[in-house]
Parts: sequence; C-alpha cells; structure tokens
Amino acid sequence: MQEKQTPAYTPADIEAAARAYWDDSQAFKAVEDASKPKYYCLSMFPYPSGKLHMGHVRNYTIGDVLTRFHRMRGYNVLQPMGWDAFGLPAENAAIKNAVPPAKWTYDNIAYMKQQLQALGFAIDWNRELATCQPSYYRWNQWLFLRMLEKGIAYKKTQTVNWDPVDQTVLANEQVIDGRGWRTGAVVEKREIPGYYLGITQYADELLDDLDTLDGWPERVRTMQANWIGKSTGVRFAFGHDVRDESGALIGDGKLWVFTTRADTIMGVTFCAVAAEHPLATHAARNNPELAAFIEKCKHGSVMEADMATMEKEGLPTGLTVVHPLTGESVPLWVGNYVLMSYGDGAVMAVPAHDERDFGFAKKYDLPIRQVIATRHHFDLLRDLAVVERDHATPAGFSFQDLLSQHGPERALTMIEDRVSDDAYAEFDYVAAKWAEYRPEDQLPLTDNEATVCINSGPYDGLAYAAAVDAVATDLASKGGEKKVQWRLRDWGVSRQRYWGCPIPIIHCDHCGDVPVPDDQLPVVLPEDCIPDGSGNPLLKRDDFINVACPKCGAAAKRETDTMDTFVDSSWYYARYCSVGNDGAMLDERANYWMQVDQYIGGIEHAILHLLYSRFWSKVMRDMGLMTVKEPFARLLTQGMVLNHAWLHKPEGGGKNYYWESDVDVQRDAKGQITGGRLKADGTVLEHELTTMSKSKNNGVDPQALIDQYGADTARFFMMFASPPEQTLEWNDAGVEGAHRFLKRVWNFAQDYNAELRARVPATSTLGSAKLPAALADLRRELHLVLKQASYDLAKQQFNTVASGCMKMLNALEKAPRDGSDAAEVIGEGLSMLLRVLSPICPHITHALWRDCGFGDDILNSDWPEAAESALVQDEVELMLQVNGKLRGSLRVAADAPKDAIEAAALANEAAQKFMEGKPAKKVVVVPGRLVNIVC
RNA sequence: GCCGGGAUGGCGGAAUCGGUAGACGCAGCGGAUUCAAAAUCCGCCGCCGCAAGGUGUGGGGGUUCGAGUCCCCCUCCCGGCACCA
Repeated sequence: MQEKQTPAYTPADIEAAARAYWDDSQAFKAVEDASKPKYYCLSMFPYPSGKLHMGHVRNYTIGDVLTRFHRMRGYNVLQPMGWDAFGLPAENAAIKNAVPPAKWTYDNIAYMKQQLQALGFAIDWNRELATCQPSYYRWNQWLFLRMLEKGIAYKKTQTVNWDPVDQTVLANEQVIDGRGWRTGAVVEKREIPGYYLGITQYADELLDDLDTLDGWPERVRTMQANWIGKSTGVRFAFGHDVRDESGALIGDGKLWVFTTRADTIMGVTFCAVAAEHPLATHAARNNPELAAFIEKCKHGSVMEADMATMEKEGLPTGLTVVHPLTGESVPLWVGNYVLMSYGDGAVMAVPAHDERDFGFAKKYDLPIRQVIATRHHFDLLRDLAVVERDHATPAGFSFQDLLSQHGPERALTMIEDRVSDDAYAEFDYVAAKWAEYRPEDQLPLTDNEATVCINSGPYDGLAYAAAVDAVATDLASKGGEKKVQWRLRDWGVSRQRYWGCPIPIIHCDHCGDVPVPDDQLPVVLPEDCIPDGSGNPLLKRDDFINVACPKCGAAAKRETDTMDTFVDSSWYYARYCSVGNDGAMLDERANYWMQVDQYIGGIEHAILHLLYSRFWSKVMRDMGLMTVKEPFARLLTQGMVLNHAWLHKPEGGGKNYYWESDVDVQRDAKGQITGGRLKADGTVLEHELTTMSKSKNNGVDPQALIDQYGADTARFFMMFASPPEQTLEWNDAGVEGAHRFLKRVWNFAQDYNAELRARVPATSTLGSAKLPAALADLRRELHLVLKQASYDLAKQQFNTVASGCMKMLNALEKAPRDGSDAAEVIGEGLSMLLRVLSPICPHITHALWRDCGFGDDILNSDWPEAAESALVQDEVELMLQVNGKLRGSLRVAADAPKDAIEAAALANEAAQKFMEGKPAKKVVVVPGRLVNIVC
C-alpha cells in the first residue's frame, strides 16, 4: 500500500479555495429561467454600522442554508444583498469624529462586505445595492411624487421632539428621560409641517390580506392585526354654549368625541380634552393655573410608551358640556393623556369601565357610575327590583309570577333577601381598586360579549353590540354616527435630517410647494456635509437649497427634509430583481422573482418594517409596477442575539454605554449578574440584557471566530446553538465543540478516501442484497437520521439538522469496516452526511466532496432521500407503564395485534410486580409506542 | 401601561399528534495514550438515595390512563409601541 500523508484540516486554505472556485464559476449569479421553479431567498439587509455582529451571522447563515438547500432540490435560487445605508448612526459618527456620513458609510460597507464574503454566503453580488446611492433613491423620490399625484402622499402638521438648546428635532432614541441626549435640556413638543403617506387608505387591505399570509408566523400576523387595530365605534358630540371673544360658538357648540364603548354612555361622569383643544385654550384665558398646566403638557415625550406610563394629570376647565342623551351637565377637564392627534382630541370618560378614566376619577375624586354588569348580576338586580315593587303593592299579585318563574325556593329567598340590605351589597362593587370592579369569580366586565347594560335606562339588559346599535340610533338625530376607527395612523415620512433621501419638493413664494419634475430626478444629496448636532446641515448649503421654481422660474428653495429610512427599506426587495435599470423603478424581472419566497429577519421588525413594505408593495401594484400584492410569501422571524450591555446616565443627560471588558462585573453565588462598576473610576453602571448593536457597545464581532476556527465553524456553531426563532443569549462556550466536529468530519472523510473508497463496488448492491445485521442497523440509523434532518430542515429547525450531522458521524465512526458491504454503506453514509452538512458548512463539504470522488461540485448534487427499505424493522420496543409510570419494556413484532400486545404486557414480570396483584381496570395500547396498565 | 413571545440539568438545547424528559453538544469527573502537556480516544454525568425506589420541565391550580406539551391564575425575562434600524 502506498504511503500517504492524510491532509490536515486547515480552514483558512480550504475556505479560500472554495470561495475562489465559486467566484471563478460565478456560482451564485442568478439568471431568470422560466424552466425551473424559482426560489427568492432574502435576508433583511444590514445597516452598515461598521462591523458584523453575531445577529448578522445568525440571520445570513439561516438565509444561506435555505438558499443552498433549495438549490440542491432543483430550484433556481436568488439570494441578493445590499445596504440599508441612510440613517442616524452615520450622523452621530460624524458629530463624534467629524467624518462625512457618506465616507463613514461607504467605508463600513466595504469592511462588512468583505466579512460577509469571508463567511462564504451564496450571494449574487452582481445585484448589490445601497440605499444611499442616487441610482436607488431616485425611485423613492419618483414614487413619492406619484403618491402625491394620487393623494396618497400629503402634507400636514406633525408633533416632534424639540431640543430648545440645539434648536433641533430629536429622534425618540435621542430623548432620554425627557431630556435631549447631548444638551440635557428638557425636550418640548413642537408642531411642524411634514409629509405623510396615507397607509390608512390601505388599512382594510393590509388587515384582510394578513389571512393570506399563511407562511408567516402567527404571532407576527397577530401583532400586525393589533397594530392596525380596526374597531367600530360611535362618533358623537356633547353640546355646549362656550363662545369666543367675538361671540361665536366654539366648534359650533359641539364637543366631538369617539368611543368604542358607546354602550357605556350612561356612565359618563366627565369629559377630557387635550391641552391643545380650542376649549382648553379658551378656558385658560383667564385661568393662569390652567394656562400653566397646558404649557406643561406641551413638554415631555411624544412616545406612546411614555404617554401610557406617565402619571395621568388634569385640571378642570370650569366649563361643562351637555350629555346628548340625558341632558345632564358634565364637567369638562383637560387631561395630559388626551392626544390632539387622535380623533377629535377629546374623550368621554366612564371611570367605572375604563381603567385610565378610573385612575383619573380616583385621583380627582370624580364620580364613578357602574353601567355594565354580567348577565347574571343583571338578572338578580332585576329580580330584586320586581320583588321590591310587588312587595310594595298591596295587591301583591306577582309573588305568584315569581313562583312560577323561579320556583318557590328562589322566590322566597328573593323576598327575604330584599328585607336585608346585604342583598344589594353583594352587587355593589368596591370602588377602591380597579381590579375589584367586578363580582368575585365572574367574568371581567371588560368582556364585551358577556356583559349587559345596567343603570342605563332604555339600554338596560342589552348586550354590547345591541347597546352600541341602540345608542348610535338615538344619537343619529344629533349628528352622531357609527364609525370604523383604526389604531393605525398615516405614516409621517419627513425627517429634519441630513443623511437621508431628499424629499423632491421645491418651495416657491408664488407657486407654493412644487414637485420636482421627473426629468430633474434624482435630487442628489450632497455627500460632503458633516453634521454637528445643531440641526440639518442642508440648511446651510445654499448650493443645494437655492433653485429656480420649475413652474414660474423665480428663485425658490428646496425642501431640506429627508425621508424616513423605512421608505428605503420598503421596496429594496423588488429593486434587487431589476437592478441596473436606470430607466425604470422596476421591470419584468421583478415579476419573475417576486414574491420573495422566504424572507428572514429579526423579530424586532415584526410590525413597522414589514407593514410599511406590505403597504409600499400594494402601492407599487396599484401603479402597475409589480403584479404581486404581498411582498413576502414566507417569513422567518429570527430571535434576537442578546448580550450584556452596561450603561450610565450622566447628570447632564444622555446615555453612555461601555464595553463589558471595561466593567467589573459583580455576580452572586449562582453566577447571576448583580451589578457592575466601571473599572476606570468605579462608576456604578446599569446592566441590561439586550440586542447586539454598535451603539450599545455590546456587539460581538465574528472576525475573531473566523480567524481562529474558520467560517464553517462560525456558521455551524451559530446554527447549532438554538432554533432560529428563539432569543439567544450570546455565549461562545461550545465553539470548540463545533470545530472539533468539523475536524472529525475532515479526518473521517480523508480516512475513508485512503482506506475504504477503493473497496466500494462500481455498481451499488445496497437495496438488493441482504446486509449483515450490524450493517443493516447502521444503515437504518443513518437513513433515520437523514429522514429526521430533512424533516427538520423543512420546518427550519437548523439546530437539530446540525445535531443530525453529528449523529451520522458518530454512527459512521463506530461502523464495522471490513468488506465491500461496509465500505459501500459507509460511502453512502458519508455522501449523505456531506450533502446534509453542506448548506451549513459549504467550504469543508465542497473540498471533501471532491476529495472523496463523489463529484465535481457539491452545489450541483441532489439532496439525499432516505430509503424506506433501509428503515423497516421486524420488531419494535414498546414502553410498559403501570398507572402511567414507566416500569419496563416489551419487544413485540412490528405488526403484532393489540390483543397480543395486551396479553404480553399483562404477563410481563415487571408489570405484575407493580400491579401488586390488583386486576387491570383498563389497558391502553398505543401502537409502536407504549402499553399502559391501569389498575 | 398596552401588544407579542419566552422560561426544560452547571450551560446551549432535544422531545413531529398529549405517550420512555434531558437527544446532540459544552463544561465537569474518571480512564487510555504521552517523559510531560496539547491533541485524540473510551467511560460516567438532572436531583435525593447504599440500594430498591422516589422526585423532576419558572410558581400555583385543573383536565387526562398519561401533561414539558392542553386550560385557568401568577412571577420573571426579552421584543415592539409609530423619529434606532
């Protein structure tokens, strides 16, 4: 035998060679081909923050595994990649380092691209795009103008966070505890004009089409449906006669409100308006306290989470309004929790049945009136009322009625109870706590379907839907009407920022807001600005701002606001298909590739990005740019990769994050983190477990892993660590194990190549000849694992595919090696292992596939199929339970009838021992699984 | 606060339909090899118990012959909340 040195596993060389081969052969170039089924696999493109982190590795490995798997199954695959390149971090970096956002962004892209390439993803780089390229964003502008023409885009005022010191608009992220991140100044709300996209015009379709997205996780569809929030309610007005200085009725004497709980209208004990409401402004004229309160409401956060958690405060206006059904006088308050931008900026308050109103009423000692009860509660109250009435009637006729209706026992009890006041006390709810606003052990009063009105005059006894209808009917004569209300709001896209896509509008003193003509697109963003934190640097760029009006030619000014970066990411998936077309946003190629067959990205995008993309798709369809109505057929929401983050909020405002390497971490006896201090000066830091991100200084760069172990190890480890949808706390313990496994695969394959390969018969005999038992068992195990792995891959559970590969190798290493049968079974097993492993670890499997003579290119091999003939077995083992506890096992023929199994079970020694002589009451036989004797 | 999700050994996780809890790894322990170490290989490994056995899937209750899995209540953690992306 020839002396032969087994080649060592050297990932750096092996991986570079594999990538060179793919590059040379243009292996991942995607070409439209109508003869094959297509598979468009897309991972959410990254923001070029500087370096990849483990969340990226997870995301893109998942996409790559699916892409390669489908390619092996005969699909024409497309996996593109690009850059979500506009955004705030580039401006923050500019403020810190005085580097233009453009340069910073392009440098980051170059570095991260090289990292992605080192990971060996099967990406068609010919289709690469970056949203900050004029060739891309010109189509943002173009479609925006089309939307403007159709009335989908429009202008109105928006509320923003205003930093009074820097004189600039702040992103929510830049507001920390109500103060500006750089100045520490208390942030104000400010109303400024901005452009909106009418996503609410598509609300019905966005909601209805969720039902067609059966390839989406249920939780994402639920979140979107809740976000869209369709509810039917009633809009109506309270009357008033408040007049302004000129004597005119404010708002025509009507205070409009909207409610989804019109059934509680008789429970209204006050109304509340937003600080900006005209009635509030009017009331504050001669009321300094109220004026001060209104001023205070204008400060603070615009964020919903803050609005919901802040202390609910209010002041009476001294005004009253008139209840439209009872004519009662209702006090009018100003509340900091009422938003001018929702509905009409006013609410009716029913403290008994709305938790927020309840809290407000308790705080300010306002009356609470219960008007909803469970049906049971209502019936008892009605009975008591009948008894009371009849008791007071000398004729007393209807005790008989009670008898016939309720039987003697109940009728008597009702009479007796009536005598004692306790009978009513049972139904009085406790007004101390919201949670006690319902009788014990009964349905919550917030369950619409199970409750009825009480104390509500004509509506008593009506259930939710009937009561709402009746109230709406009664309000109709006063202008009230049933109305569908959406939680979804139109999408404000104007950003007072530099590093984004310019909004293509020119402001002319004579012609107003003039759209930039199509032939002047794109409006190119100058790339040499350096933001300094004091507002949009475009405002200082005369060369950008000053322009002739396209209509009248007079001197005019360009809009300096840029678009929300969610615009950029709302259609990139379609542009990949039509990349390079400078004459149109999309072309026919988009209709070939769309929909995206599999979209992969973080769960944090479950609502906004995905909803905006769905909306934009529908607009593109309506504009005739694309035929599909939903962009993403299947969605895999990757769980977040979490890591520890350490932060400190200095006195002057802001938030500083520190790398964990700079922190003394304190832990308790169990190793749980209890706190940490900055090594440098002992500053006490806050700890959070959160997603990896550059801004939090907690990203783990995969580069060290790649350098030390190779890309295949990094990929394998990431897939093996947990199922894709699960949140994953980062921990690199176990990387060694992944690398060890790949080394074993390498050595085993080289060993096979050297010793066994020559003995494999030219023509396969497997499947015909009967194998010796040991080999048949081995082959059965291999095929069983393969079957499981294919099943797991189909359900996108990659961690068990990885462990399946390990099981195959374990089995192969223990296999007998004598004779041609063994060589053949091992060869078949190895070829299955390499192919199953190849989507996860493409480099090592590429090399071994060729080395072992299985073929030229594993990319072009077929996905292996488990042979049913290898799986059959004559006998099966059943577990044997007595009273549900495992007491032994039973070997029976695979096709044994139930009664034979039952008899064998009862005769079993272990079973008899634990039955302790008692007769079997019941025997449960689950074929192929178990026997349970109940005695 | 609201919406969505999660919790299984020391750690990551497995368990397809309600049917042997802990597959596959990591860490640890014992052994082989080695002058020694690394690497590699073999074995053990939830907890209590000498054992028989008992017990165990965040906590409490329920349904079932049988519950990690289904139902109700609670705790903690994570994601989103419209200008981070």
